[in-house]
Amino acid sequence: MPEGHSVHRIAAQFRRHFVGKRVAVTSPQGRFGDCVQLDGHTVTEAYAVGKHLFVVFDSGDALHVHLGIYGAWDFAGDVALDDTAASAGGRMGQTAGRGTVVGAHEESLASIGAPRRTRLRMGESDSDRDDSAEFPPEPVGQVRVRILASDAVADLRGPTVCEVLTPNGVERVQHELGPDPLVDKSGEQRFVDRCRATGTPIGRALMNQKIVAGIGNVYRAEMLFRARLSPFAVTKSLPEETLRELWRDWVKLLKIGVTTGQMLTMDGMSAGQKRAALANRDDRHWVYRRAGDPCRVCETPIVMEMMESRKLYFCPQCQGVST
DNA sequence: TGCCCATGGTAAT
DNA sequence: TTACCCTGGGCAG
Repeated sequence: MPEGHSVHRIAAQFRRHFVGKRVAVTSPQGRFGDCVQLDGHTVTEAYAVGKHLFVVFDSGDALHVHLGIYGAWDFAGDVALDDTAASAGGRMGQTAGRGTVVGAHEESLASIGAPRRTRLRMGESDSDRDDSAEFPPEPVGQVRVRILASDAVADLRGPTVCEVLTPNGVERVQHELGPDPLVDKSGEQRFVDRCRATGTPIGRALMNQKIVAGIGNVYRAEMLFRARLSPFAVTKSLPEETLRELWRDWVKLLKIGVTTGQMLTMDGMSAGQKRAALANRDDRHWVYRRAGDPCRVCETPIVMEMMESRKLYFCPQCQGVST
């Protein structure tokens, strides 16, 4: 599933292409009847907190979406490319045409969420455009909600949460969430305080959205390796500076993720190592999904263990875990 | 073609 | 702690 960086990118797409516009909100799948409360209203704001997306309308109500593990947004329309992402280099600037495969762990500007084939397109060059395509395109698959403006459309599939919230409801959801670096200026202190208040292993704490919002299974494993920290170290016992360094690393990784649309975590590698890793999208992390493979630093086999029903990857040698 | 798996979270037990 | 939600890519046969 998209971790926090993806949801910030989705929010940016909404800000760029839907804010200030009156939209039709429908549920082609028919499973989101409450969409009528938003239909015909104007989008005034869109933002992310952790993995939660909020699209606010002029009625005061907001669409609240959590993609869960399956969800994804597809965007289409005759609109300009997202300059930030398009100019970020790497693979993000590529067009994702009809039928083009968007590989696992990557995002296109047209489809953000669970890895899947893009069906729609947004902002491609004229030479690359399929002129036979009509706007808006017919919904494909199980579209929970469609948001349609005059020149852009967003389709949502497979979310865990898709609901209409009043301003009080929005506040209630956000109150339950830990700090998000792109939302909370004082996030570092809140993160440290919440860690120190709990006696759980840091491997659990990083996945707890009440302690820090937006980190998922990939960033969790990678951040702990980067910090050479045992996932089993109890947060309470960790030096405050270690927690602060973890937060600062999350800030750094999140910004990279939002800019590039990829979970790039190997900025500590040599240029050669990085090139080789990026060439193979299945081999671009320090430890995530590398169980049994040699650690890139010490060649000890990477270990996978289940932690709260999620796969946890670590290097026992580098991270000081006795197995 | 059919099964397995996945970057999550919640409700039930 | 387990079951379930829900979608689609990857892969074995």
